[in-house]
Amino acid sequence: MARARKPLLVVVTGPTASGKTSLAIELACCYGTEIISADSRQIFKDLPIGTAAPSPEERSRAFHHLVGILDLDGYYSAARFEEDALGILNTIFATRDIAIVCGGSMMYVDALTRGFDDMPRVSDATRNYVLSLLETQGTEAVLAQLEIVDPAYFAEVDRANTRRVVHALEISLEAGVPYSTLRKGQRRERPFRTLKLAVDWPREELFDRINRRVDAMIADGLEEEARRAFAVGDFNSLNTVGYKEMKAYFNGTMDFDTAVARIAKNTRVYAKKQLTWLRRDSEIHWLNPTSALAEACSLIDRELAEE
RNA sequence: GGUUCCAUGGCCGAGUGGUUAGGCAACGGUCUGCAAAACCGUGCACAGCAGUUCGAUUCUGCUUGGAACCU
Repeated sequence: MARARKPLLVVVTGPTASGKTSLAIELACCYGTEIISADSRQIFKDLPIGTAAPSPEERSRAFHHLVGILDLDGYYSAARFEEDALGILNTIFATRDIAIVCGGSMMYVDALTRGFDDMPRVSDATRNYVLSLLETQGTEAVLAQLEIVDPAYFAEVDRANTRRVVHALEISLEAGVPYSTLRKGQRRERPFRTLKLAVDWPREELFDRINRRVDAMIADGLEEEARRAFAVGDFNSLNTVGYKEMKAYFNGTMDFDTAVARIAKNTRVYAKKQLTWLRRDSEIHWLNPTSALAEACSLIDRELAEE
């Protein structure tokens, strides 16, 4: 009895359009707690339609953290999410023994539940140096330098994936030690237990839900939302399904109907990538769509009952 | 009835007498600071039949199915 039971973090995840938001809200209401969004796009302001962010009504039913708090040109990352979410959880767990994370940004979920290794924040100077190296001398030059600085990682990276190569070089230069030596990949000890849930839709049905949701987004004014967003600037936050297709339409490189069809298609592709990620996560409890809430509650109750 | 043209994998779309077009979709995968990102892997398709040829998706003929035009 000396050891207090750890609080419980319920992670409501799953592919896009699988009903995470409503399930999370039901659970938050049932258990009287708050929701932390693990969604790399809902965190931005001014994108509620295209990111299917919780509506004001939904947000009045359960408090949502990390939704609509960042300007479109703001920088965010999985590491920041880890930090922010841990801080918020600390507050929630001060008065409750259960909290909910809801979102389909899988790397965010992993960052929070498993933890990232400590790495230096890349300075502007380093970032600009690597960027200019890439722009003036190409990927080859970046690879060549990575090979010198971190031969071990050079040997294992996907060299075609410029983004990761650049990142590895940035970190190595910033830290003064090879990136690979910082990548321990060790799971962090957390002050809470984790229960991961996802609704297991047959793919056909999921795709159907996606198609219908895209139509609804268009009806709700996605075009205008996108127009306003791009008027502010073309930021990474808008390199997102729903917005990049609208951009092509605005540019005149794609007609409206094609753009809409592409949004649906790319959303399906996105859902598949999420499923690929989810498939290898053995901790996930897959819920039957017709009884998801009841199954979730019974899993949670069981967890809460355990010492 | 006649003349001409076309016929490529789910779709689009190049091409060649003998090595893989490519794109999109589909399916599978990678994933430790932009992740709704970025990247990787998987399809021996050439309408059917016969012929020419060492060899035909590529040449010839016929058949079938389209398209256009003419009487």
